[in-house]
Amino acid sequence: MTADERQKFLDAREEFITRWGVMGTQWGINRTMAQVHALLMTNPEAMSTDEVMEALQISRGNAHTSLKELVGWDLLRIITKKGERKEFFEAEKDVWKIFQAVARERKRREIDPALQVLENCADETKGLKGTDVETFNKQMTELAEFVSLVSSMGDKAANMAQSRAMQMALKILS
Amino acid sequence: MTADERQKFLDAREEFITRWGVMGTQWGINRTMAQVHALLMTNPEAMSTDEVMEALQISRGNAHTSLKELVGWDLLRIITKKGERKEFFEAEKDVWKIFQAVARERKRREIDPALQVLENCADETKGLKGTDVETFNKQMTELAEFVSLVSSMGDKAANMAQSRAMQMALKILS
DNA sequence: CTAATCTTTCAAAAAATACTGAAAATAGGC
DNA sequence: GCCTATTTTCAGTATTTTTTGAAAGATTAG
Repeated sequence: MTADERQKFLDAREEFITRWGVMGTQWGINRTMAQVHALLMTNPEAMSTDEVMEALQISRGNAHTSLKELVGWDLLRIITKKGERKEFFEAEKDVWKIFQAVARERKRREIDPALQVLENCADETKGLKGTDVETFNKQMTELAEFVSLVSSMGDKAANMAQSRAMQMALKILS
Repeated sequence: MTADERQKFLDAREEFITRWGVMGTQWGINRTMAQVHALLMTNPEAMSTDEVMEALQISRGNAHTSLKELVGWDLLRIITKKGERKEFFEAEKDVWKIFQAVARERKRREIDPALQVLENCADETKGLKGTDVETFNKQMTELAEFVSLVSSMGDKAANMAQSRAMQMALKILS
């Protein structure tokens, strides 16, 4: 690989890290966390907190928080190397497993609480008379049913062992 | 309906609007916009800008921006009443259509640009040698393929005419 | 136990985002 | 044309979120 080719790679990787960060914010994920994820996902080796700080030019606190959060999402694993005292972080690279981890976490944090609100609102206004109450109750009921259906489809999809199974599903759907 | 029952309804509706707003921020949507959506989705009549301002206690500028943005997402329609000069806004209430609108918009704004970045990054580093470049290229390629697959599944799902079709799909998947 | 290394926390600062309100622009009626 | 009702914009302000960096807390080795 020529120096020129290497530069192309470094540029592409930096572009990816930057863009992944911006995307993260659009999906309600913090920019740094997304960048740390992008960095580790494209690194052949596990990295230490200090290496991440250096690579992304961020503070220790910020690096620490993002790394631990990603471990909590099951997107990173903690590795200890023999003879080394510090922790190293290694990213899950299998795209299917990444998808599963993200889906699991979003369901737990967002879908499930939303469903509770919807079901509760539907319940509180069940059987009451009046145009506005009925509009409200109908909407809550339908949203609850729909979210529940989508959520359960998500579960099924996430439990497929292989991304290949999804290609099959795609075929069925078309 | 007793005064007590009516209060229960008003409380439930307010709870829904508040919670939908918080949920919105978690999904990368602005709180006010989500609240305006919640308000109109549960209102039997179309509402004017002033009515929305009054109901949510927000400024004209804020109300205006949120309403127009929601129109851009196809989640609200503009209505004009005869004899009235101002615009009224009416929400799409069909949950399936709401889902389609959101999916369409997110795909356009987030998935498609992401896919471009991934494909471009994969392209720029195709065929280069070295552990790190190869790790990077492999990851970009796999992510691009995966995102493309999911996106295409989303398309198919969104094009189903009825939510009933999804229940069928769910059955197939289980 | 002590010292060295590494991890975690968190108050304060910085940055990003959202909101207000008033002024400017637009559209309708006469 | 002018007047009025309504919509749109946007600079300034307020709020929320993120980041820093230093101090406190752990953990391991000797």
